[in-house]
Amino acid sequence: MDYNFREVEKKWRRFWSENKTYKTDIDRQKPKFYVLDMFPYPSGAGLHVGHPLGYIASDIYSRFKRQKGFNVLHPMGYDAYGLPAEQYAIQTGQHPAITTERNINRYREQLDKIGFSYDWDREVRTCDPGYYKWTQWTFIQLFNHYYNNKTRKAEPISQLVAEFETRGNAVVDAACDPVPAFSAGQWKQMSEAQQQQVLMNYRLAYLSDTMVNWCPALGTVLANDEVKEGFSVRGGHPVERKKMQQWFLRITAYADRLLEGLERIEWSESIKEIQRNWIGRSEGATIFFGVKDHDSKIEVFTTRPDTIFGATFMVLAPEHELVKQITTREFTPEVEKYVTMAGRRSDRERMAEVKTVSGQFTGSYAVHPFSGKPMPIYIADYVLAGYGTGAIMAVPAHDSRDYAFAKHFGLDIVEVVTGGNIEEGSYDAKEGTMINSDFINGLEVKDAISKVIARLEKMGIGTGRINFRLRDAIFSRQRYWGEPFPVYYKEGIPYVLDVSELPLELPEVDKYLPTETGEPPLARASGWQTKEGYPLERNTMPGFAGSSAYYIRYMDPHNEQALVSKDAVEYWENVDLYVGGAEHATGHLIYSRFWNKFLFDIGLVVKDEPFKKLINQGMIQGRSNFVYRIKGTNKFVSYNLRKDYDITPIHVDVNIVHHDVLDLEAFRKWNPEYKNAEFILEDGKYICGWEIEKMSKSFNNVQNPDDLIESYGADTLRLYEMFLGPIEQAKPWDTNGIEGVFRFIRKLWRLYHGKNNEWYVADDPATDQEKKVLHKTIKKVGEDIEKFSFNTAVSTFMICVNELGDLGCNKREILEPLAVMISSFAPHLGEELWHLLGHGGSVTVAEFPKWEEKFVADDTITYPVSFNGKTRFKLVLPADSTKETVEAAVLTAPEAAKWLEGKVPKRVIVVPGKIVNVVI
RNA sequence: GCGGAUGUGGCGUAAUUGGUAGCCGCGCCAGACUUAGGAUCUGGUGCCGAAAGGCGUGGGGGUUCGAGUCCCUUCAUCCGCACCA
Repeated sequence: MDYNFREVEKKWRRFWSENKTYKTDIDRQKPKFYVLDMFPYPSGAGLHVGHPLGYIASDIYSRFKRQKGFNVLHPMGYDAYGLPAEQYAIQTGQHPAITTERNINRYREQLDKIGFSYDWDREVRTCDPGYYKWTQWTFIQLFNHYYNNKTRKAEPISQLVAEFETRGNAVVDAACDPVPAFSAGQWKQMSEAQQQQVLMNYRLAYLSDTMVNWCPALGTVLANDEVKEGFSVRGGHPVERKKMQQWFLRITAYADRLLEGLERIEWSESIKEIQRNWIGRSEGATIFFGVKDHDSKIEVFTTRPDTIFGATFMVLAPEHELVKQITTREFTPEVEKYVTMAGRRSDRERMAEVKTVSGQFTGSYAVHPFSGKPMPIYIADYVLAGYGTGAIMAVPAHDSRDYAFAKHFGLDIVEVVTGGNIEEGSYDAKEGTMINSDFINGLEVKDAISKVIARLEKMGIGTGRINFRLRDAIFSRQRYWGEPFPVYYKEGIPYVLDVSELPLELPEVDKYLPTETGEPPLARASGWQTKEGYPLERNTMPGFAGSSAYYIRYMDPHNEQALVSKDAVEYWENVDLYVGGAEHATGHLIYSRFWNKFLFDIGLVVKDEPFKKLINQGMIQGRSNFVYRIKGTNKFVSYNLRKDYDITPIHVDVNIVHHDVLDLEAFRKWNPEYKNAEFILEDGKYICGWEIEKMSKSFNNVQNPDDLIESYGADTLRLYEMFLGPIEQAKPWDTNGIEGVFRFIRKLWRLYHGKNNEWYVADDPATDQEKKVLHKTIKKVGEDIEKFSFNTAVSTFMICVNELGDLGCNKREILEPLAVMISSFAPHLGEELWHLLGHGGSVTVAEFPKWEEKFVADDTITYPVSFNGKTRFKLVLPADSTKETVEAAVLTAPEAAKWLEGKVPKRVIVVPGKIVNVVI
């Protein structure tokens, strides 16, 4: 008889569900701890073994924290809107809600089997009107707020209007699009439409007509983080630039706070660095250059105002608005040709041609602000319209791109910073002394920068400025399966619905495709208008809308009066531990921080950073197996014999391979093509080759948790996933090792049970040796969990069980605390043992045992003794030996004579408790 | 090109943070039990060597009584960003 995991696991899953063991409420007697898993999108394929890795880690941590006396919030829900369900709807006509519901049920079934401690009463789904009511509510708040740069926070638009009414916009310092100055009087004279148009430049959610990422295959625009190298992240379809009117979120208003906040959160350095790069802060100056024979001025942004005397020409982006104005008649045809060519090229092509230099002279000249020298103005697509001002002053001596351009077009190169050799290439470093630079000659770069900025400001032709790479987030999607905007249009002007009208529910449509005229799918909904008959917005919100504040909703998921109650948010505050993949670094993890900061500004949440600590679980890679078919035959040769044949490696389903030995019968059945396959074996076996690849259906290397749970149980799966290696590291999944963990579980069970599986635990007092094993384990396991080192914790349990097994320990005094500790990792087994030990209730509320120094300490120490750094023998000495006694004992030890060779040691290093090194 | 991370047995990994390199598990080898073994148990297992011993943490160099750990340099792999002025 043996441990019956199937029965035991089923029993406790039912117990937990019936007793609502994991239900969590506010409890001011206990400190709170909020552990969150990243919001899953329930895909049709279900979970493979890689998905639950982070969930298991966070579950262990949650259970551990509960046993340590914390009130732990550990919820789960679904990011239920999304493209796959909608693409499926387009193909089959099945409503995405049905697909989504089915996928959620499948997910839930799989999650339940793993034994997670989620409080399912708090489940949320982004597609549930009770949930997205608050997504829409937040959008209304964003629409009704602007960002005040003076107070560095969001403030109501009504305050801005009051300001306009008394003083116009002159003294307003807001994050906004360029707005011409107006007085209070001018404001009052504006029509409603004009006023709304002005306000749109200030709103944190605003409608704007700009270049967007358009993905024709998906029929929608995409945010910057949803595009990678010119292709959509989801689906890999080409993306083009297109001018469209779309909703945006003014995330750029928060750029500096998003950057600054990174200093105060415990995230991996790599994710923080990715976010810093994405935000892309650069310090420099904007400078206005006059244009010869023109009134217009060209504004440039530069991080190197110190090099201004090295600026010998100007470059505008082909899309720059001044291009038409300043191009001379003579150069118009050439310039137009270049603009058309540049415009036609996709981002993809543009990126592929980074190395080639191209550009076109406009015929006009700018005037150097200090020297008055003429500077030819070019257009070139190495200058991006979307960054800075879309124009640069080119300093070929100190910028490699300008250098290449100048060489290509034969333009002047003037060295202004010492340290390089401009014959060979540009010198881009910010180190050196200024030369050829008039009033800054002899200064170091840093001082030159501030002196030039001061002079520019005095002359009124420039100013110090901080520029960000971060762009406002495109918030409209031309799709069906998303949150409707709470927006209607009156005479073409957008207005938001009153909060009392929320939720604005997603309407039914006949098809999930755009209309024949190219309108988004919501245009198909009949009666898509307000009670008064005003048309409603036809776009829907993007995926990140619903996932940006879900962690707040978990605190108070059923509240119909507010996104979250004051009570709940003041108790739970924010997420203490967030576990999830690193792929959300520039998407979700930055949007949520922005969203949370806004909600903080309006007083809804109490912490300005949503996720205190972030752990990124590494990817689980697949381990593929191969068979080797001899070309042109149906004959397969075993791995080590393959060299002698001309072969094609073929992926074989890893589920019919055990320890790299192919199950021949299963292989023949696996695919009709191989029904009559023949084999060349080695030692009577067919050995497969293997390789580490992505876990994917197409490689036949997918392992799903259900099969493993069926054969080994959920506790074994949980332990094995943790045992695999450090949580943050990418590692291959190799099912071969799971049996070791399975053995451990049964070994542990046998400590509590006799040969015939009878209960065996005795109340006899434990020996010192047994206590030592236990207390060492308590100490190490506790420390390991605190530092998320779950793999070493599992290995510590194994050592403990091995040692207790050797000691033949069956004492309650030892085995009861062990059952409590193991219950975080193997909750079913832990719960069963806890009850067998005679306890009622649940082991989840048992107290995590405490270790005592007196049991852990050794009274002797085994000193490794080395000679010249090489360990030669070991010497057991009392733990309290002094340096002198240790040294004496070492030198008189019989083994020492051989290594001393009669010489007197030059030096003897004794590190008490650690090591002895004798230098000869 | 820039930035980040990682390189330790046949494999996944560990190492008290500068102090016995290889814990734990897989695999492999040997043995026990067994009608059988892809079950269970026991022992062994870094490499070379019969042994004594030598070598050994991607490579090279350095600091130190002592380096997987610190410094310099180099190579490889993975990830992120990429004409960002």
